[in-house]
Amino acid sequence: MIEKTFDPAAIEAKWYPHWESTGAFRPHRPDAEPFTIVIPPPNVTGSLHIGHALDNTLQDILIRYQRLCGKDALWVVGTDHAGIATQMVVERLLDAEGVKRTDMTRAEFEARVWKWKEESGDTITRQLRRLGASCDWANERFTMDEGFSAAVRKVFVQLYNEGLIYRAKRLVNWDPKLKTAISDLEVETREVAGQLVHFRYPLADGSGHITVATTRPETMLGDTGIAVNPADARYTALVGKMVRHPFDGREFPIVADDWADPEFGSGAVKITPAHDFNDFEVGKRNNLTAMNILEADATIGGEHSGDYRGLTVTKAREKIIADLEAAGLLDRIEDRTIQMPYGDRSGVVVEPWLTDQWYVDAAKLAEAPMAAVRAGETRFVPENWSKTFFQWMENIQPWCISRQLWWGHRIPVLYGPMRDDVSLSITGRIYDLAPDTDKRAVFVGLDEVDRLDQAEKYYEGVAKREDFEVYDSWSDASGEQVKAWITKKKELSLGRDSDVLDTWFSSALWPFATLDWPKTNETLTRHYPNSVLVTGFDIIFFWVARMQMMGHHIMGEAPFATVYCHGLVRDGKGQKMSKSKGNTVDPLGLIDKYGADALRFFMAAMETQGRDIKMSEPRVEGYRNFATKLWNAARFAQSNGIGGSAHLEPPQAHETVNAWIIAETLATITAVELALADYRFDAAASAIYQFVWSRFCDWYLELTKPILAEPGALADETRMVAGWVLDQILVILHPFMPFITEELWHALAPRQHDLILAKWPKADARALDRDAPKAIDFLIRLIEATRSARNELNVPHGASLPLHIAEASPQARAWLATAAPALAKMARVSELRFDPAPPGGAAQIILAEATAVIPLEGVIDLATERARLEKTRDAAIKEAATLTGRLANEGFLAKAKPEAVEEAREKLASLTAEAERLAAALARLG
RNA sequence: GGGCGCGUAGCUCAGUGGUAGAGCACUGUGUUGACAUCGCAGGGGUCGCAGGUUCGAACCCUGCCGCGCCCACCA
Repeated sequence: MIEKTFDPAAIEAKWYPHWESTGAFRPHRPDAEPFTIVIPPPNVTGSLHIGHALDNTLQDILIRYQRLCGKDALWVVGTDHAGIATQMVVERLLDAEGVKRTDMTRAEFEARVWKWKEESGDTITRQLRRLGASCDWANERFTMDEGFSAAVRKVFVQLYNEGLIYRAKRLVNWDPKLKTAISDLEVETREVAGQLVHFRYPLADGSGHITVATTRPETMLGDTGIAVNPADARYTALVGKMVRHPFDGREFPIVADDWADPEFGSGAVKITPAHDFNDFEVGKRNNLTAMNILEADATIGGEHSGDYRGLTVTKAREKIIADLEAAGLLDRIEDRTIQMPYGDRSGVVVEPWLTDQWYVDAAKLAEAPMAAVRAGETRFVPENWSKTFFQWMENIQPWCISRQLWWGHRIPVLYGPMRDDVSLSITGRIYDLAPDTDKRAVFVGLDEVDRLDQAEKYYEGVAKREDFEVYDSWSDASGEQVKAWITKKKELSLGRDSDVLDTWFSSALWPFATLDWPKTNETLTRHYPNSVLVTGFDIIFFWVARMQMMGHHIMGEAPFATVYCHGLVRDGKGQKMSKSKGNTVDPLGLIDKYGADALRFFMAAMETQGRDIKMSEPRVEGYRNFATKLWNAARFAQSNGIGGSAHLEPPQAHETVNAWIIAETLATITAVELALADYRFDAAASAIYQFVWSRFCDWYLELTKPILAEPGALADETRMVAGWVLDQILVILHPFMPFITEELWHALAPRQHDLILAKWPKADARALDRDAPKAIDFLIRLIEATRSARNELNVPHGASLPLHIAEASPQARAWLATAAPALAKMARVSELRFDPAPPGGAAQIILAEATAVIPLEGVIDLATERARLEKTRDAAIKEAATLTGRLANEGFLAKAKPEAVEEAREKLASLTAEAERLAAALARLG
């Protein structure tokens, strides 16, 4: 027996472990068409937030749907090591213990992170299970597991050998809190209140001053030039002259460069090549030196820091301004809003800083993905996201992939000194660092042995293999060993690159590295390319585009055919959710309260393309109510001997109402299929919701109650049909609400298999009874009109009254022939009579096809009834008038689609009939 | 500065060329044995504004107003 109350928690706890342990998430279907989704790997540090709930619900709907359709459905799952995020989390834990990362060796720290991962890394995967995500857990991956790491190294080596990865000394975005370079994408520009400081540089020859303006006065310590526009007549005479730095006496030139905007400030701009991206370019063009004045923590440092050494940027700025003023060089200060770069993780001001970093030639790798999107081989849904994609890809900058962190994929590179006497002819290549850096030999290898082999060959006769091995692990060691090794390092200067790769470098390989690449096995060939990627639009640049680059380049094919981008889940007011604002909603709390099915259905129903989702708890509650409704319908079915259906095909139906619900069911199945084919999750959810509640429960179950009450062939047929319909509901609803549907599937009948592995229904199963929909539609309209009349005329709710069919078309008469029991049940009709009502006051129910009358002599308020009929009549007349007008319009008749004209004619005829009946009814009222 | 999107019932949103829809909220009503996490009935919108195209516009085009997001080196 189905329990009286629907308890989501109980059935969730029951079915998920059952599915997982029976291998239902990954049925063995070697002959079926593959369908593949790779999960956007959540950060291993993470816990399930509302965005995950959306993203993974959508993926699970697609996977469960395709699995029901018989595909070899694979949902690859795993987590991302999330370099910066994880390192920050573990550092925070250490901090609580009073330990700093730098108190430990790198190896100790890495061990600590791994330990943390073992202990807490499965939080999010447990939470995904609570959502009902039917991932292939048996093959769960981690971006730093052994196979994945090998894949990362292999890609690095390949790209390096192709010249698509290189090292360069450039300005990078330096995060002084995390003390690492970050990529352009990890920088967010914020508008802050700032100042524009105008001050004067004295000319070296004492002939005057030149005024410059800057929002970063402290960078004047690193100024090595002043630029003016070559077309700016005011400064022509000054170009080539030198200015003297007021604090350290250095002299540097005034140069002509187009970058200087004559309209801005004084038209002269100070140039700090080492701390500003524009100035760096200006400096290169004009041979200005780049002078570093910052330390890694963004305090002032370097040779020319003078009295400012050790000051923070803010303090240095204050002191510089004061000192300029004291020297009489300060011109003026204006307040203004300025754009400042901030690190998206650390939240501190990012400083442009000159360092050696590794880069990927992104522009080159972007070509193939762009071509694929242009050719339609890769499709964004909704389509407009391809514009965002192109906008970025067409202007893409080199991707800085090295990070000065301890947690991540170590860059697979060993450095050593160049040998003048040996030319390098092995895999490792020599490269030239920037001119001010020493040349070094670089050994890039798939693994340590590979790199050491290269080094051993290169240094043949100079050093022994054992030395290399020691040096390779140099930065992992501590204490006494270090001392010993440092000595040897001096002898050979062989060292391992201490940086790690950007986390997104490894996640870019996710679509194939999770499928065991570089091994080529059946899993890889069957499931690459993936079918569809489901993700938030906010990581199109970070992740989607990079997967496309790597997929095309490494695998020679786009990683997925379709990219479905969903919106963000916002709070009820439309604000972006964030921990700092305190407006986050915990999906697990919602699951506890309303069940996973309700939360999932909410996500699907609200997922309209191209729009963010506003969180609405009442709505989640509403979908819990929907689940309860279905639960109760199933209980009703069960108590009436309605069980499951043995067949996929609908049963034979003689009874009109049965034929009708079969047609409605098939129409709904088709609607769901079409919606899902277009990724219209909202339309699919809405089609099922409307069908279950407004068609099946409100009408079919009610209309068939009288039939079920009379034992016989019709009751048997109805039980068959109801059982079949209910089964189809469970199947098509299963992707959206997996738990309740699986529970009811088993509760309603003994089954050969679980619902998760059932077969999706066929919507085009057979020819349908075309008249049934019209008949039931008429019956529904009659019942609604009768109820409405009774309500508006304040007929006591319990009163059972006769209904006279005073006039009716032959068809309507036929439809009504067997309708008496339904009318009795649903409209409180005591007796259905095909005759005029006896004279006297009565409620008149008017449809286009019939006039029905409820005698209400002595009860009815004639004025109310007249008003009611007049209102309906006026509406009909008004609408008929517009239709008449349209049909009188020659343009409409000549140019409109024939169907539209025909439809208008039919409607007008129907409305005219109704209006006439209403007029007659009013005449009878007197 | 460039790009994208949104503005439809009190709220949250569908509808993308042929008489305006859903859920919630609201009003009235109902314990007829599936369901009060419910049933029945009802009120409520000049579809941001102004032009244009069209036989016909919430829907297509143009402009404007308001809101949001992304990208971008004006010191």
